[in-house]
Amino acid sequence: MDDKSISQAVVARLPRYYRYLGDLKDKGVERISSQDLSRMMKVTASQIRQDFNNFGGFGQQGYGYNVAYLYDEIARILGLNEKHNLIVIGAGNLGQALANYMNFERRGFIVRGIFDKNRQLHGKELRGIVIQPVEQMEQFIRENDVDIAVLTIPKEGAVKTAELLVRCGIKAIWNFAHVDLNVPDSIVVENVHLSDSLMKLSYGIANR
Amino acid sequence: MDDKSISQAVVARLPRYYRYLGDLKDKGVERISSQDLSRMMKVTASQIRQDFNNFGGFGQQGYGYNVAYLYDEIARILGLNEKHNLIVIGAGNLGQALANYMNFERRGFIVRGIFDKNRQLHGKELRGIVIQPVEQMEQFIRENDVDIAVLTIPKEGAVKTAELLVRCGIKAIWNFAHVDLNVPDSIVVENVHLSDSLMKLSYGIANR
DNA sequence: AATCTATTGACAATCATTTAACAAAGATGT
DNA sequence: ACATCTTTGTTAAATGATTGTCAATAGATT
Repeated sequence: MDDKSISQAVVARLPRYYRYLGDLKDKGVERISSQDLSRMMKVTASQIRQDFNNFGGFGQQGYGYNVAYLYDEIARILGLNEKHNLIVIGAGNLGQALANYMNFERRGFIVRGIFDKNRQLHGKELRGIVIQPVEQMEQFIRENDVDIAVLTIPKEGAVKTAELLVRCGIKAIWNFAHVDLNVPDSIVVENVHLSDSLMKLSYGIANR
Repeated sequence: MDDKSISQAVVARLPRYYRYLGDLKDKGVERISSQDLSRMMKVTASQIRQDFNNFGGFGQQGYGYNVAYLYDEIARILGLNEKHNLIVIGAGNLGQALANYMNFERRGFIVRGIFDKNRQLHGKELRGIVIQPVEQMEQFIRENDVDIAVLTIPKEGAVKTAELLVRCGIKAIWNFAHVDLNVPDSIVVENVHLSDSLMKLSYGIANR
């Protein structure tokens, strides 16, 4: 059903569709055609139909797509019906910001623990979650069914930490460290390289 | 010279090249062949050569690429030789984290101001920079030659704020709000949709 | 100095993605 | 109930990106 041959480009567009469909749903819109959606999102209607069809026929000729149904289907495709336990590794500015950000929890991503090697942070609480020493991380992952690790530590330790996480049986790493991790293909890695993003922006300014 | 017809895919790869070349340079490596780099980066040598050739012949047959030279060239292409003044709009967790993050300054991105509408934050200092009311933003942009705005506010206000920024003559927006901005094509927008990224990760777990 | 080796830059071939076109299916209006 | 309109799903065409190939060139070796 969810064929493995879905291209990355398509998957990368799904969250945006999901966002627009959520907005439509909130506005009480019941149905939407690929053409109307294409105007809103500034992509071609053809691409929208092609994208949705990768996962089966969600629409109906002469009618369009049912907003609520399509919204739920995309959630299901994205795996948002599942709950995930996650830990944040690195309680610096970014780590704390992410741990504090409640909205992820609404989508089923629940922060279970925060770890840092800096002793001065140990015991500090964020939303009731205590910052723990990294030494306790391994045991914590195994005991708390942790799927996802959010890696917000400096690049120096990131590769080794990722390897440790793999040994602990983590499924996915959300990597904010400025380095490429070296993990088996079976581990899902989603990189957020903020400095890369800023450089792209810089390129944009230089080459307008 | 820097042809406008460089594809987004190529530009998106440049920061990664830059990162690897920086590491090589730090290690004292003088030259590198596309083949060696291809093994390190796990991309094809052909792609590396093709990518670099978009910007002119940086290499030499039988020798490879000079690391220091190529590093500088990529920096120039990315516009990293230019300094940019930026402001952070929204002093929540993420805004404060970004404003505190020193590493961007090393690349010439200098935080000049932080703005928030929450009165309780006004006057608070981050690295010597005072959080100001958004009402003062417009004047501040004009008086301080601000190029880039980092938008870390909730999505509700983001579109309007972006439009205001355009009227103030901002060149680029680094957008962390979960919404698509509506600005002229001449304005550079680099989106960092963290929730989209997390959904992609979720898809990865669901469809391994 | 001549030969060999490494490696680029350019081009061609392949592969992937996007867009266009249209028949088929269903909704809508009379 | 019929005709008309809308809009999908699908196939084909066009465009774009990646990879493979190889002649040309420069460094390295003898």
